Amino acid sequence: MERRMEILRAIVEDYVATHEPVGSKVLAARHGLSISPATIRNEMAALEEEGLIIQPHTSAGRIPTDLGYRVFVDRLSSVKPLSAPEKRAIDKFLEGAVDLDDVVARTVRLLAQVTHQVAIVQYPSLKRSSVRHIEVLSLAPNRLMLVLIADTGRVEQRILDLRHELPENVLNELRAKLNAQTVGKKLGALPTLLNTFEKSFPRETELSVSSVISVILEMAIERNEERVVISGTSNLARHAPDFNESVHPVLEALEEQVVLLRLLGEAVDEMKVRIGHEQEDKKLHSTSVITTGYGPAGDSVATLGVIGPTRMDYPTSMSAVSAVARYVSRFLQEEI
Amino acid sequence: MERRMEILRAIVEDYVATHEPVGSKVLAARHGLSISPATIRNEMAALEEEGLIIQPHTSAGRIPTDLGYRVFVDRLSSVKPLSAPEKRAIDKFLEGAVDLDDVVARTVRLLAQVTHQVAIVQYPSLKRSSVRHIEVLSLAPNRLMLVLIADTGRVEQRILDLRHELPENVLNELRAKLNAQTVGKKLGALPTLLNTFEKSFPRETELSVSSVISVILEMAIERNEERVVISGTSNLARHAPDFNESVHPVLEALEEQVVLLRLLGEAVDEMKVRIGHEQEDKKLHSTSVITTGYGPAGDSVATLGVIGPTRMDYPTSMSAVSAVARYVSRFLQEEI
DNA sequence: ATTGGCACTCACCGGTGGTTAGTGCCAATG
DNA sequence: CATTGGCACTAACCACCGGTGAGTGCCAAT
Repeated sequence: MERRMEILRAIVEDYVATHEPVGSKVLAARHGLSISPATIRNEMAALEEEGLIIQPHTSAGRIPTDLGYRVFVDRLSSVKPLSAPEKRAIDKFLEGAVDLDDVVARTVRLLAQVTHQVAIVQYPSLKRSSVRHIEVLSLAPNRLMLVLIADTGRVEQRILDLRHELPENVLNELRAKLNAQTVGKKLGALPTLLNTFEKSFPRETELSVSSVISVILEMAIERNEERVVISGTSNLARHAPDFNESVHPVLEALEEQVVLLRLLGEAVDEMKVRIGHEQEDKKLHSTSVITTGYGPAGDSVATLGVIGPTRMDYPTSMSAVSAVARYVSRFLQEEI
Repeated sequence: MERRMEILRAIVEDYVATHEPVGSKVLAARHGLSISPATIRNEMAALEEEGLIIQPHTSAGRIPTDLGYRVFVDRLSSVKPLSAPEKRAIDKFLEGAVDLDDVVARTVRLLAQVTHQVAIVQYPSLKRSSVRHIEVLSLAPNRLMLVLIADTGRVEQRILDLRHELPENVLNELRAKLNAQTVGKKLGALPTLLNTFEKSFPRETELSVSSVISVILEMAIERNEERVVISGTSNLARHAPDFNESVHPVLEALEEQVVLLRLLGEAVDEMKVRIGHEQEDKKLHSTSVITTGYGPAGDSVATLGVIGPTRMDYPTSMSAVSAVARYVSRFLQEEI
C-alpha cells in the first residue's frame, strides 16, 4: 500500500504543478520511482477503483478527486516551512500598522500575496473580545456619542439623541460606573452585567441612562459584528483558463457576507481544510478553503484563511495560512 | 449631420443592448429610421471616417469606438430618470445604517446592485472634513488613546505610549483646550492651528503634550486617509464572454489602492466619465469609469462611482451614480 | 441624395483525417 | 507472482476544407 500512496502523492504534486492530467510515463520519469509505467498503470487502476483519482476522458492521464486531495492532505503532506525571505516579508508587512483596520487590511493583502490565492480575514469578533474602555461624550446638549473600545483594538461608536439633557455630573458618573463594571469583561457578558445598571441612577435620569445602555448593548451584540475583508480576487482569474469559466459563481459567492462567514465558521484554533464538494455551497464546489483561528494570547477571536481551486498547493498554502495567523496574533497582542 | 448622429446613437444603443456588431439592415429595421440600409451604409462609412465607429472585421457590422462613446455621452444621451421602485430601493438600502462604516458598505453594495457594475466608494476624506470632537483617554498610567471624530462620522483612533505620566488635571486641560481650538475646523487646517499648542503647557509636560499633538496630526494627515471600498466584482465576469478574457488585468488593477484613488481623482461636484483609452492605466483600457463627488451639505468630501466595460449603458449608469451620490450625501448630513 | 442590385470578403460551422498521449490487456520474464 | 515490454485501441487535438450567411462597398438608376 505504501507504494500506491507514493504514487498518489506524485500524481497530486505533479498535477498541482502542471495543471495537466498526469500519465504513467511522465510519472515514472519525473519522480524517482524506480518502477515501470506499466506497473504504475496497474496501481493507478487500483487508485481509480478506490475513488482517489479519475480520468477526465479515456485517453488522458489521471487527476486527483476531492477524496484524493483529502487523503493527500491528511496523510501524505508534510508542512512546508516558510523560506526566510517569506518570513521577513511577513514581518515587514505588518510593521507600522497604525490601527486595527490597518492591521486587518495589511494581513489580508499579505495573505493573498504569499499564497497567490484569495485571502479572507475576519475582524476580531466583538463578542469574544473584552472591553478596554467605554467613553461617553457629549456632542451637543441632547446628543451623546458612545465609543466602545475592545482589547483587540476594535472601536465601535454610535451617536445617540436623548429626549432629556443629562447634566455633566451624571455623565461623569455614568462613564465611571460603566467602566468600573465592564472593563476587562467579555463583550458577550455585557447584557448580564448591565441588566439592572440604570437602577442605580436617580429616577429622572433613569430613562436616558437606560437608552444609553441599550445602545451599548446594540454595539456589543451587533449583527454587523462579523466583518470580513477579502483580497486577491484577481488570483482567481490567474488560474485560467479551465478554472476561468467557473470563476463567476465563485466571485458571486465571495460577495455574500453570509457565505463568507459560513466559510470561516466559528473561530477554532486548529487549521481546517475543506476540499471541493466537502463545501456546503454549490458555487464553491470547485474550490478548497483553508482556515485557522487567530487572536491575541492564543485564544482565537476570529478566523482567517484562503480560498482557491481544489488543485492548489496545499502544503505551502497551509503553512502560509498558519504562519500569517501566528504573526498577526502576536502583533495584535503586542501592538494595538 | 443630424441624421448621422442619430445613426451613431442607434448603433451605440443597439450594441450596448445586444453586445454584437450592428449592421445596416437591423439598424434600418429595429430603429424607426425611415431610410434604406444602403443610405445607412453610406453614413456609416462617414462615421468610420470620423473615427466614431469601426468594423471588427470586413464582413461584420460596426461597433462604436471610444470616441464614438464619448460623442454619445457628451451630445446624444439624455439622463434617464430612475424608476420609482429603484428610488425606493435606494432609500430602503441606506435606512438603518448605524455608523459610517455601515453607510459606506451599504452604499457600495447598493451602487453595485443598481448598476450591475463594479462600484467604488471612497471614504469621506479626512482632510476635507471638520473636527467634531477630539477625545483623550487614559488607558493605563503611561498609555493614552486618542480619538478623532470628524463631522462625516469618520473616527480615527491611536494608542500612544508616553515616557512620563500625565496627571489627570493636565489631561483634562489638554482635552478642553484641544477641543476649544479645533472643533468645527477643517482637519487640513490642524497643523497650522496646533503648531505652537504645547507652548501653553507647563515646561515638564511640554514633551508629552507635543507627542500627543504629533499623533493627532498623523491621524489627520494620514496616507491611509484615502480609504476605498469596492463591490460587485462578480459583475465583471457577468459580461462574459468577450469581456471575460480581459477580466484578469482589470481585477488586478482594482486591487491596487493607488489605481483606485487615481481613478476616483479629486472629489469634484460634477460627474465625470472616462472612456476606455482616456484612462491612464493600460489595464483599464477596455473599461469606462463614471465618478462623482459626494458629501454632506453639497460640498464634496469624497468620490464614488462605477467601473464597467466601455460598452455599458451610460445613461442609466450615470443617473444611478448621481442618484446614489445625492442620497448618500443627504443621509450623511442628516443621520451620522 | 437615395436606393436597389451585385460582387466580394470573411467569420463561422461541420466534417474529415492524421497525430499523439495515454490507456488496458496480455504474454513473457526473473 | 509481481513486474515489465509490447501492442491494439481510444479520444482529444489540430489543421484543413468547403459551404453558408451576414454584411459591406461600389455603381448605376431613380
